[in-house]
Amino acid sequence: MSLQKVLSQCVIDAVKELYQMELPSVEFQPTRKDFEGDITVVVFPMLRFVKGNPVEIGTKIGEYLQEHVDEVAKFNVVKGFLNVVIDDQFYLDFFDTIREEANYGFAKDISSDAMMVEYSSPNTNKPLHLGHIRNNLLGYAVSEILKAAGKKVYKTQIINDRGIHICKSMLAWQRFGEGETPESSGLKGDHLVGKYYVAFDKAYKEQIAELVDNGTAKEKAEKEAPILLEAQEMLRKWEAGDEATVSLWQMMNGWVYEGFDTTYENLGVDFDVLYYESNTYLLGRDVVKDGLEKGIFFKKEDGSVWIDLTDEGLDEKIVLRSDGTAVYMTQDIGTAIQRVTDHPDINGMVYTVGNEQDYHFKVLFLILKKLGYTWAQQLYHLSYGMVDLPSGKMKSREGTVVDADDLLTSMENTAEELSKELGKLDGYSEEEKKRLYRTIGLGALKYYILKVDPKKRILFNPEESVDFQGNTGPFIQYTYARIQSILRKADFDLSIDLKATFDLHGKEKELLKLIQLFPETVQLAAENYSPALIANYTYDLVKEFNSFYQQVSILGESDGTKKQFRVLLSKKVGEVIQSAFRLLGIDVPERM
RNA sequence: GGUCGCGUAGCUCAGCUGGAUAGAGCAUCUGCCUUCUAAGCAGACGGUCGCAGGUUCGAAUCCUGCCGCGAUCACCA
Repeated sequence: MSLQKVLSQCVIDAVKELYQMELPSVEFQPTRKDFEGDITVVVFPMLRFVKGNPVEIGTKIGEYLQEHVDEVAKFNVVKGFLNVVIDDQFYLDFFDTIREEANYGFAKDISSDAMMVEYSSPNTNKPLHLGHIRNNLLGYAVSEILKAAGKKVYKTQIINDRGIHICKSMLAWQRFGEGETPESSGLKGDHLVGKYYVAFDKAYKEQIAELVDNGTAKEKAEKEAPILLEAQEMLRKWEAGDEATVSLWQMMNGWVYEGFDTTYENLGVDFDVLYYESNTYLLGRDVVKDGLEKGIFFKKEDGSVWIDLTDEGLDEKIVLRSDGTAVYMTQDIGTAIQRVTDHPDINGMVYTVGNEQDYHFKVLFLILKKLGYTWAQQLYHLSYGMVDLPSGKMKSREGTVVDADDLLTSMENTAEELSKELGKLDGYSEEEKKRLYRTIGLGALKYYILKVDPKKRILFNPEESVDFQGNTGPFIQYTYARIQSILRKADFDLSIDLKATFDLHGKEKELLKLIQLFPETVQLAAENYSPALIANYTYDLVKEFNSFYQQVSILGESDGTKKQFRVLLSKKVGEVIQSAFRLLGIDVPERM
């Protein structure tokens, strides 16, 4: 039983005995730094049941606790706050139970219910940019956190590999490419294709300008530019299965996938299942027809099919066009059902998609619920804010994007420069150094993005580099490396008996309290789908450790038992840092 | 205009299921490397928690209204 539960029951008993009242619950909070104590009972809420002076009530309860609970060493009362000091031995006992535990904080049993987490889901007509990076990091981290909390997780993405935008780069390549390939140009495949997407846009704009010069209205010109009509024709051919078009499509998509694979690998994310829109874009229509018969949808005079969500405070939404073809929503309905068919143990899904699609997912989830799928109770839109630049939104076509590959490289370069400046890597081979720069550079970027609440938008200024000091990934990595350095030197026996009574240093106690919080932090992060909670927890832990490290000598301690305990404690802190960072997809270095 | 989200120190962010004097980092300034890695530690400076009401013993946190920023409201994806 947890300490809080024991105390809670005991406070209830105390009030029953002292005031003959039955409290429904007891409110606790960690004791603030400025007061002595480890856990605080808030007396104010009791005043509704027990009339009297809060200080007096608090004191009475404190006396009762001290008498009845072994772990309560002493207490003090400030206003309506009963600060309880917990005995050192309680924390030592706690540490004793987890000192050998591998993967401390992670669930031991995996649930039979699975969650599917979708993230990334790029278009195959251009390279990934910083927005995708946020998406990927969030989706990957949330997947890892759910796993740590005991869920089975399928990581997936739906690759938007078809449509007019794909045809645009295909057409431009056909027109202007002169047979250029990734091999012939030395360009990464996704960048090569992206180049032609931009080329299309340029040619398109030129044609519009020309038409407008010749007296065509701008709107009309935008619809009738020959190159656009050709792209639309190409899409029709693709849909009809035209061999030449399909093979061009396959070749260019192949280039893109190769490029994406490299970026994903560099970023350290992966997927268990892939879905391609070219396979799923026709799904959903049958479901809509069924739903129409059941009266969930209705048909308008022109033959289009809609759902009425006005009861839910939304409006009417189309699910089938009047010509019977699917819209985006239809596909998403069909794809969701397909996924559960493919993986029958799925009992919920997480969609990592920007907040510009909040409305879409609200509607999608409602429709799936109305269709009566049990797993529809567990759908979550992991909605995140856009990554904007000081100049505003990133736009691929206008080249105002922060390219993912470029950014990763520049983070590594910064890490390299800083490392060289500090010059602590004597004895490392070039290869080891290279790997370390990557670890640090990636750590800085990932932490920078993940520590922010997902729903907030991020303003990224390329002029100001991502920090490597303070509340950053490298700071936490550095602390880990420091701990490893101690462990390398501590080549003595570590099998001490923690029952041997000794006084804890205040910093040691604080660290133990934080370590104790890790498991519930993992659960909380899973419940809230929030890697930021893990990041903030890790920062608190590391900050506390560095303060301990500065104030208390570890290897220099003369008392053998204490010295061994401090090494063990440091080791555990290192393990928690590593575990927490694993959830964020960040590696930790042995040295830096 | 309707709906949703955000607004906390000069900047970037915690805190938001109500609790003590609102916390960090960056920046600025002070100290600390003959002792376990100074990407560190200790400290100073810095706040009408967007504004105004309300609920409460108690509000950054909950409710209402307003202001600002963003998104969204297509037979686009």
